[in-house]
Amino acid sequence: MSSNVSIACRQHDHHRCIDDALTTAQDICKSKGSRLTQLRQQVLEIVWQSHKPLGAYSVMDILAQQSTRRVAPPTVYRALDFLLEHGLIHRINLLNAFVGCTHPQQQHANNFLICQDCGVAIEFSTSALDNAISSAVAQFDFSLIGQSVELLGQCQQCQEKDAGKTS
Amino acid sequence: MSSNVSIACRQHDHHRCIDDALTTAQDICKSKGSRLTQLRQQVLEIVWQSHKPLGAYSVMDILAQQSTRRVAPPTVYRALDFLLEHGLIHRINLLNAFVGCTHPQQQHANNFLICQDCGVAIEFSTSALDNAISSAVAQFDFSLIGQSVELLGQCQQCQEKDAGKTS
DNA sequence: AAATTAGTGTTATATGATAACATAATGTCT
DNA sequence: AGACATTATGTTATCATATAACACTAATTT
Repeated sequence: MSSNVSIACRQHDHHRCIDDALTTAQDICKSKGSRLTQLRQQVLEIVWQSHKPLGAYSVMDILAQQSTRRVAPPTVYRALDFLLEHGLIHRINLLNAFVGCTHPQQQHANNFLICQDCGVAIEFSTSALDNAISSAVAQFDFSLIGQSVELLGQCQQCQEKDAGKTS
Repeated sequence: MSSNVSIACRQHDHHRCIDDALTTAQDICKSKGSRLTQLRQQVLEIVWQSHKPLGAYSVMDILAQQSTRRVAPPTVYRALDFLLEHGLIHRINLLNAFVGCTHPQQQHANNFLICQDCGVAIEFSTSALDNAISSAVAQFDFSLIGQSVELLGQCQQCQEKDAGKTS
């Protein structure tokens, strides 16, 4: 049982990740009556270029390369805001960066493992964590609106690489 | 048992909070052989002015008011970095802001309840949460270095106020 | 077609953080 | 004490992230 390890850290057919994300995004927007415009879709694709959170200004640069038109910050932020509101991407506060949501259909918590070495952010969700949060919140008579769990460390692959160096 | 509610949200003798924080800070620095200089202590006091996270530039403004000398960003950030390294304050990523640590002596997790209304950040720690995080991390063969749990919502006091308005 | 709404473009600026180098204060050793 | 090393702070410039305000365009509704 060596590998519960997220595919995000491993070799995989990333085009499928992107395709899935786009298809799902289209479905979600259709069902909500929202418009996934060309710009928004383009930004979503850029964020989905990898599993590494991307800063808004990096998105902007890539966008500028792809098209001839000039792109200013508000343009990018508005697209990112739209994608955030529709649960298609997440914001990683620790990095001021954005990453595609791996299961936007389901009610998703905002829990991430972030590798300091390779930069990959792995979205996860466990009932134990949900329960622990619910009961902590209840203990303080707090009313929960949003949550952000960001665990910083080293992913399995990067640990292996490091082990390889020293041995 | 109406009140497990943190004192941070309630009326309390805040001078004691500040005094405790300063005394503890002095102890910790002494035991580590670090220098709690006037500037660092001053910044710590400012961060401890309330239980609401304070931005670096706000700290800077207050600092400038208090003394006659001019204060530039690096000065403030260096002091904040020192305090962070010694576990005397925490950084709230969600707000790009800093708040005093309520129990710097103990091994502390970085878990906060943050009230959207009044701005108070309540530091907490439960074994259920620790365990849930440990096992999630283990599940992905991840090696944990740091954690940031930020729960956004409404504190008990602010809920009461809101209830009062409508009824 | 006119009116309304939603989306994007554009300019300027607010806010948060750091790099690089200069100076001052403190600690250590003889 | 005086010379040296180390640590802390001052100073200037700049980078990075994010938003406000207003103009224009495209889509939708009536």
